[in-house]
Amino acid sequence: MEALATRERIVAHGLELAALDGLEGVTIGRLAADLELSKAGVLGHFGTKERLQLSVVEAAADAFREHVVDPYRELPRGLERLRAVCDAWAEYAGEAVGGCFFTAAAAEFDGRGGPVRDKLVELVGGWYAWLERQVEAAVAAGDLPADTDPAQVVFEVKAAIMALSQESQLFCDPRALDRARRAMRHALESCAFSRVGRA
Amino acid sequence: MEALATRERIVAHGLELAALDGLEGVTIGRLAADLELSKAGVLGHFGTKERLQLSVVEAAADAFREHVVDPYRELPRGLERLRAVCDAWAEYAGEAVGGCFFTAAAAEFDGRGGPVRDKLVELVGGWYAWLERQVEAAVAAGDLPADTDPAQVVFEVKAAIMALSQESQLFCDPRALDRARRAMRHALESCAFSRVGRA
DNA sequence: CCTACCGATCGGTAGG
DNA sequence: CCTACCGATCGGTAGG
Repeated sequence: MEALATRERIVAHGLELAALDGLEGVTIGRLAADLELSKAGVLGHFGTKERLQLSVVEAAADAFREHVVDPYRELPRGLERLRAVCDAWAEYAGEAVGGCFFTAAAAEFDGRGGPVRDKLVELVGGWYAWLERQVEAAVAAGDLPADTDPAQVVFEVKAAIMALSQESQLFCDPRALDRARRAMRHALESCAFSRVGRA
Repeated sequence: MEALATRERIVAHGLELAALDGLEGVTIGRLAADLELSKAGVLGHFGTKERLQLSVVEAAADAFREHVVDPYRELPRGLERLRAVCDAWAEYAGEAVGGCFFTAAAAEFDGRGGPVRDKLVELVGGWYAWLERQVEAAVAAGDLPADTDPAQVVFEVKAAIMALSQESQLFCDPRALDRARRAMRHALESCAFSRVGRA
């Protein structure tokens, strides 16, 4: 079981390297040097760099679910859970070293083809689809008005997360988290209020 | 003057490479091969890769201004010009190969130090500051309510652009441009309407 | 602008 | 898991 532990050390450190320099910065030689392994020792656990990258992406997805989704699984579907998840998402994206892993990885791979890009499309797309179902549930529950456009709400929520990631990483602006929360509230509540004629 | 023309060919092709593979993908060997020059012939115009990257970033800024800012210089400051510029920005970010150059470059360099990152901070930060002054002018002109938070409006507008860039690049979704336009309108108008108690 | 070269690092393989 | 190696490519330099 030593082997499994080593594999996990490699993936964990790969996540750290990816946060700083992107998924292409997760090189075999660097992992080997940092973890005091040989390059063959690193590569043996994955076969190719591509499969190593896929493992890192999956580990990022696990961490994301653990922080953003799992804590709120017991809440009933609807606006309350949606708000809780969005707040957790913003906090996670704002505090994580290197910002939101998937925002960065998507930008890095969106001009390419291949399995890593496909995996990112699947995970990120699946997450947006899940969020859209939460918005639909909130509409069905009467928490949001019937003419709400769920895809538009999700678009604006994820937009806020991306801007938060840039603001906190590029400008190191501590007000970014608050701005993102307001933008998300804006996206969720403007439908529920302005459209039905309340101020 | 042959030398200047060659330099411009290099920078122009560097912009194309950056659109696909990021600024680190703009390598000297690739430029030399594609343009049928020697590596020394490429590097001689810039001295170092870093200065080559800076030249590419500046060329991207020139192209941005040309498409998004210059056409609307004659419009009076205020909501009308702000809307025109935001629409042009969205169109440019949505149609450009590789999406918005600065969204991608900012994500690529936000975890590093050095002159390229500094240049990006300066250009992107300067652009946001300019936008903020346009929002302030719109408030001063009475086009937006007095309690508008200009920084929040700019945050939500840039968020829409970033989401547009991801949606069109990663998911190739043709509805992204429309969603971004709606999100930007949302950011600009919700201040002007819901906050002052109109529906 | 060129040829010819440098050391470093890349992903990956052979063989144990 | 290791050593020892492969060809390719990286940024960059010397000298012309």
